[in-house]
Amino acid sequence: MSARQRLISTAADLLTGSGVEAVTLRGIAKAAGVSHGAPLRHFSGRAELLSAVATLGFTQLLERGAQLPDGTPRERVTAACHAYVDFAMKNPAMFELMFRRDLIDPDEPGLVAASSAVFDTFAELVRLDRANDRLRPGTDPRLVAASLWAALHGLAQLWLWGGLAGASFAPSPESALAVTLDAYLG
Amino acid sequence: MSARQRLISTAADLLTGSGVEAVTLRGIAKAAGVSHGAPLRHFSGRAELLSAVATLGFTQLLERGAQLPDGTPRERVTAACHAYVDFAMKNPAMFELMFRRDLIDPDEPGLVAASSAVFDTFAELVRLDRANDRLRPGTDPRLVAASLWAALHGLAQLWLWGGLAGASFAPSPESALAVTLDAYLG
DNA sequence: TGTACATCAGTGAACGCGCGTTCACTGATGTAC
DNA sequence: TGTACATCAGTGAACGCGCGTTCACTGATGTAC
Repeated sequence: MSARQRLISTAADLLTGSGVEAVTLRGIAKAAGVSHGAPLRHFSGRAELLSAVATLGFTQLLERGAQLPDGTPRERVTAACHAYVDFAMKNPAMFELMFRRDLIDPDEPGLVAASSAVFDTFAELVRLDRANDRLRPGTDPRLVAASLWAALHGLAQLWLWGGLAGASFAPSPESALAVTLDAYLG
Repeated sequence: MSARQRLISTAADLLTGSGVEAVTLRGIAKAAGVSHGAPLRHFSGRAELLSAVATLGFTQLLERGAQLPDGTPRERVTAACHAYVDFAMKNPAMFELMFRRDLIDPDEPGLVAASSAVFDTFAELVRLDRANDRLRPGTDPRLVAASLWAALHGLAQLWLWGGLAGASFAPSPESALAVTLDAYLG
C-alpha cells in the first residue's frame, strides 16, 4: 500500500469516526502518524486529498451496487434503492463529503468517473426494469434513473439533516422509502 | 427595523451575493457597516445569527407557498413542487444554509417552527389531493408529503451539486421534475 | 428645568486558535559506474 | 566491492491568515426625582 493510499484510507477512517470537520490536512497527518507537512508530498493540497477520499466513497458505493443479489429486474432496482439509502445512513460523514463541492475539487477526473459510474450502473438497472412500469411510456430510462436517484438522495439528506418532516410528524426513512418506491415502481 | 433584523437582512443579502463561506460574523458586520464586534450585541454567537438567517429562508419559502395560484388540488400540489425547486435554483446559497447543520443551531425553536410550517403547508396540499392518486390506498398523506418533499429536495441538491446524473447524460432539472411529478401524481 | 443615573448599541484593540502552506533540511534507499 | 550521486518520503519550525470571541470603553438616549 502506497503512502498515498494509506493517507486516503486514514482520512476515510477519520471521516467516519470524527466527521467532516475533522478531516483537515493536519488532522489526517496526525491520524496517520506523520508530521503535518507530510501529506503534501503526495497531494497538491487539501482539496486533492479530500477529492480522493470522496472518490473512494463513490467506489465503495459502486461495490455495493456490484454485490446486489440476483433477482428480477424489479427486485434488483428495489435492492439498489435500499442500498443507496442504507449507505448514506451507515456512512453519513462520507456521504456528506461526497456532495460537498466546497471541500473537494468537483472536476477531478477520478471523482467524475466514479460518480458517473455509480449513476450509469443505477441507470442500467432501471433500464432493464422498464417493461411494465407506471410512468409515461417512452420516458428515457436514464431520466427515470436521475429522478429516482434524486428521490433517494433527498430522502437520505433530509433524514440526516434532522428528519423528513416537521416537528409534529417524524416518519422513519424506511416508511418514506416505501412510498417512494411505490410511486416509481408501483 | 431593529438592529437585529437589519443584521439578519444584511446577512441574507451577503449570503445571496457571496455564498455560504462569506457569511462570517466579521463579514456580516462589515457588510452592515458596523465594527466586527457589534453583532454580538444582538446575537449570542455566529450560530444564532445564521440560524436566524436560515429561519428567514424558511419563512420566504412559506410565503411562496402562500402565494400559489388557485386551482384544483392537483394543480396546487404541482405548483408547490415547482416552487420548491425554483426557490432552490434561485437562492442556492440560502438553500444550502438552511440545511447545513454545522453552521446553524438545528434545535433553535424559531427555525424548527418555520421548517415545520413549510412541511405542514405542503402536507396539507398533498392531503387535499389524495382523492384519485396512484399510490397504495390508505397511505398517510403526510408520509406521501415527506417522500415527495425528499424527491424535490434531492432534485435541487443534486442539481446544485453539479448535475443530476453522470458525465455522459445531463438532464435538466425541469425534465427530471416532470418525471418525479409523473411518478407521484400520474 | 436641571441633575444623576441606568441602559445599551457600538467601538477597536487584543487574544488565542487551527488552518493551509512553505521551506530548508534529514536520512534512508536505490542506482550508475 | 566501493564510491558518488539522485531520488524522495518525511521533518519541524515558521509564516500569514481569518476566524470567533472577549473586554474595557465611548457616547447617545431615556428615566427618575
